[in-house]
Amino acid sequence: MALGALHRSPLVDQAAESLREQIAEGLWPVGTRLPGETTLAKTLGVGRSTVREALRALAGAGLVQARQGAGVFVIATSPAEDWTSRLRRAAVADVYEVRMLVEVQAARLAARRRTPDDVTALHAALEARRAAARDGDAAFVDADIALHAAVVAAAHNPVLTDLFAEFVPRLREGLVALVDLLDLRAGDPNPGDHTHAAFVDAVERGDADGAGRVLQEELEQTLGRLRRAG
Amino acid sequence: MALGALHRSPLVDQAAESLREQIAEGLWPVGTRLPGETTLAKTLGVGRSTVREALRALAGAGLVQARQGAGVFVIATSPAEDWTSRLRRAAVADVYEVRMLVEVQAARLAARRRTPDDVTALHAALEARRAAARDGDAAFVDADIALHAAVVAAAHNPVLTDLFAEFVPRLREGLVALVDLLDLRAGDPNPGDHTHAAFVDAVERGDADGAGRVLQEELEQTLGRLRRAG
DNA sequence: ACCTCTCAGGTTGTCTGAGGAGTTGTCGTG
DNA sequence: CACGACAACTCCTCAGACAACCTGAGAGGT
Repeated sequence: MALGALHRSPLVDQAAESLREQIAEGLWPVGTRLPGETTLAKTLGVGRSTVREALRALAGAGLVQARQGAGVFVIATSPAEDWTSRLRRAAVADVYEVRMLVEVQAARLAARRRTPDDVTALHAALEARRAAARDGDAAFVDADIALHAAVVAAAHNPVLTDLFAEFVPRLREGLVALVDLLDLRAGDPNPGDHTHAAFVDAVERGDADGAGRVLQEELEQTLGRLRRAG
Repeated sequence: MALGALHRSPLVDQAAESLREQIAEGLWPVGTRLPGETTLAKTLGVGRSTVREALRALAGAGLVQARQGAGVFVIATSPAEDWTSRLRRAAVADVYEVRMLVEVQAARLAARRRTPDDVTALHAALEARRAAARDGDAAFVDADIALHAAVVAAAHNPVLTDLFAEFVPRLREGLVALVDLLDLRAGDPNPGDHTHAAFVDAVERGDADGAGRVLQEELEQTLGRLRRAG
């Protein structure tokens, strides 16, 4: 359960996830036949067509293979999936927590390594975030993420930059839903402006501890909201 | 559509393949909505259930995403590229640095969240690392990584655990090469035993700051060696 | 003119029932 | 023992019905 976190997940996804876990746990090793559709339907407590669609999803992911007349066979226990779709399945709060861990440390690095160009880019991103205060939630979230991406870029580690980029789609999705759900911008259309400015300032001064602290406080607040919303 | 022509493969697979090709050709760019299931059923000449299963297969592969009441949306035109292969192209020092950032924060989380089972696993991993001191470099590196993986697992965040697992192959490769190159185990076959023990102890005591500090010092030392060796 | 609310139409989600097509193991016969 | 018929399973496909949900247009009030 708790698949979508912010929205109820369809039975098909729950069934697919349940089967995926049981396969990952080794309940049905590679090469073995899964129970029949009608059996699985009774076991999982859903209709037969739902089971079929769940099995199709697993087949699309390369986990199982159906042979007409014979049955459905396990062809891989490890998802062998790409990281982006793994993130899509994970709870938003878990993704956000990891993002927080990564970015807080990235900010400390950025405070030590930022170049004059980085500082210029940071100020531009901060201004863009302010300008986006007039726009819709999605545009504001985009501007916010762009600022954080600029910080990560200032750490000058290509692996770190790519890693953060992987998180962006899922983060964007979750944050837009959160802002909309809690109506975060009802009172202030530009929430967090002060902390973000202080944060950019700390990076510019080369204050690693300060930048990490301010960012952690800011992100932990949002993480708490995500946890309560989920 | 010439779907009925070759009846070798099931209709579902043919329909999924047909849709996959049209998506790859750019007929429906990323973000656009696919025609409705009933429409697709008529154009493809199959029943609605068949279309649904074909769409599920594409969803399992991460190409489309269905939203109840709204439609089925394209989220990728081709299966996303592999993150592991990207890590393989990156410099070992960059990968190791990111690993350090992630794991230091993971250790702080672990100190707050570790269960009695986690503590047991940590002690077992520490003992296994000591036992591996008698073995070859590769086996010792494996035991070392296993201990660090146990710490990350104690943070109880599935995304974090998976993320660390992504790093393991590249880390292992780089560390084995480093140990061999610098002959790190020439004097002491069990280097870092004292710091690792202190580190496990800090996690057990719930000392987040201490665990983070000890781990960071340990990892930074190796990172420095990697930078000089590279 | 603007905003809010309601509602109808369209969309995916889920279940049921029915029959078709293929595979596999059993059993009787030679 | 060899072999063919057969029954019992399996997945495949379709049709229909209803529920849950989203979206945009229009009514109504401010």
